Amino acid sequence: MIIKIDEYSDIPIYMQIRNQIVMGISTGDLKAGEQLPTVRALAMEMGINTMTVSKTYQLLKSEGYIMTDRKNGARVRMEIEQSGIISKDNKNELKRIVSEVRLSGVPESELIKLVKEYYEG
Amino acid sequence: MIIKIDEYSDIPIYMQIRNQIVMGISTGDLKAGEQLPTVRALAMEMGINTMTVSKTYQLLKSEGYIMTDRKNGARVRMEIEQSGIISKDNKNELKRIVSEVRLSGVPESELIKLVKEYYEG
Amino acid sequence: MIIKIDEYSDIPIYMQIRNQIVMGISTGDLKAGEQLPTVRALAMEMGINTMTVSKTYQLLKSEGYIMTDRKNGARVRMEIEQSGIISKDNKNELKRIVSEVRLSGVPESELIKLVKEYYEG
Amino acid sequence: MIIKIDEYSDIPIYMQIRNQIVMGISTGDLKAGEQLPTVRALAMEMGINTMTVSKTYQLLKSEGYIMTDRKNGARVRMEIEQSGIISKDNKNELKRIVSEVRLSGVPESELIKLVKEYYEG
DNA sequence: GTGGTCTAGACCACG
DNA sequence: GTGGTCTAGACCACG
Repeated sequence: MIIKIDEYSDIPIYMQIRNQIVMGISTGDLKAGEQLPTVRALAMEMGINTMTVSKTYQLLKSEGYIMTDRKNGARVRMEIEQSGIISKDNKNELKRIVSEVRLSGVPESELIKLVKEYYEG
Repeated sequence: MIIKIDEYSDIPIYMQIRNQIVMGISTGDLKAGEQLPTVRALAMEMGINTMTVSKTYQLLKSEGYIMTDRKNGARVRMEIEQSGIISKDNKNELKRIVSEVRLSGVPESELIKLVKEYYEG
Repeated sequence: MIIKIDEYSDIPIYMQIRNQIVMGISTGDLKAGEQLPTVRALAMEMGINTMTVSKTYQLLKSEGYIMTDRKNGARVRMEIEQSGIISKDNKNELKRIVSEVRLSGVPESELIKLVKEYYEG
Repeated sequence: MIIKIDEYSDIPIYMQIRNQIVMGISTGDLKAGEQLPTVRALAMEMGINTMTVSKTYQLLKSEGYIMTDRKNGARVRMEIEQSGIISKDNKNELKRIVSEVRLSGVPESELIKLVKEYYEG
């Protein structure tokens, strides 16, 4: 899986990487149990500091998406715990996006289509 | 319209206000042409710095949601320009949310239902 | 509240500080809504790096014990969410301690007394 | 006695094994004088490095829980020395746990019940 | 070799 | 002034 950083984005680097890994897991680009690059390898590859990658891995770990051990590095968790609910933050953010999309004149059907594409794809 | 700040949120205050005004316009709580409180009035009401509200209004203006003039203060624009497209940032953010929701085990139908609820109103 | 670091401890500095703040909140040494020292002030006072303190505050924030904002610094949360349960990790750790205490020949009554003292104190 | 490693735990493997053996001795799953598996046998059984098991046994020996000799391998000590006190580290850790449990809204009675269960059982 | 921790120092957005 | 992010570099325990 290729991870790309947008250096002009307002989203911090460690969060951009986190988001792309979460999306990779969701789409299946990253399989359950799959090895992630080592902290050092990913830092080198992206031209960033190891601390930044380390922060990403610790966040993903605390969120239950990955596990780390000193022997094998980081891996996607075999069974990610499913809360079954949409978090308050994600609901708020979704509402904001839908509002903006609606005001942009994009029809509901097109938005739904995109959501389905992301969900199924 | 009532604007509420979540002091536990990581989203900056000026952005929280901006988001709620945009959502207000989208839902119709704020009508086209409707007068917004003055910067000082809103700041006073919310117990925050006038600079913060000012930042919100400048952002909303630059985004084309409101217009300001010295005589009438700030008003919701009569005709908000409709790009007809979903911005790249909103697409990325939507994809992130959908990925997380999916990994949480929430069924697609439930997500779609929420999107429709937000879109319709 | 005085925070003391044991430099010979195996527990990382950021975790020692975190633990002492949590214990301070529990005992009432730190009141709900009370201001914590700024990241810089605490770092200076303890003779450690600001990054280390920052890590502590972010952990406490993610655990729901404190809140931070750029204007006011960090504060103990007014209402800490109560799960009502003992976490798996704490149960395991408690079991380990009780086992060791028991093997040391300490009577159950003495252990219970200490637990009560910590709980009520 | 069955020893299980939690690969998601932050506790090092050698320590997880150590803890389970100590708990086994405390509950009586491991009797005084009872033979432990050889380092190689246990390592093989658990699919881990012999060095890791070796570290566990050396720790247990230094703590006075087991004894080793070339002839008989490792055995649970007949008479484990009883300090009669709770170590400073265990007190600190216990206080931390009680603090967190208390802040979680778990009643004292429930905590005491659990401690008794672990002590007696 | 791996992730985890820490330092010294810097710059940034927010308010 | 505040917390948040990031770098370059270092050392450590675990396995």
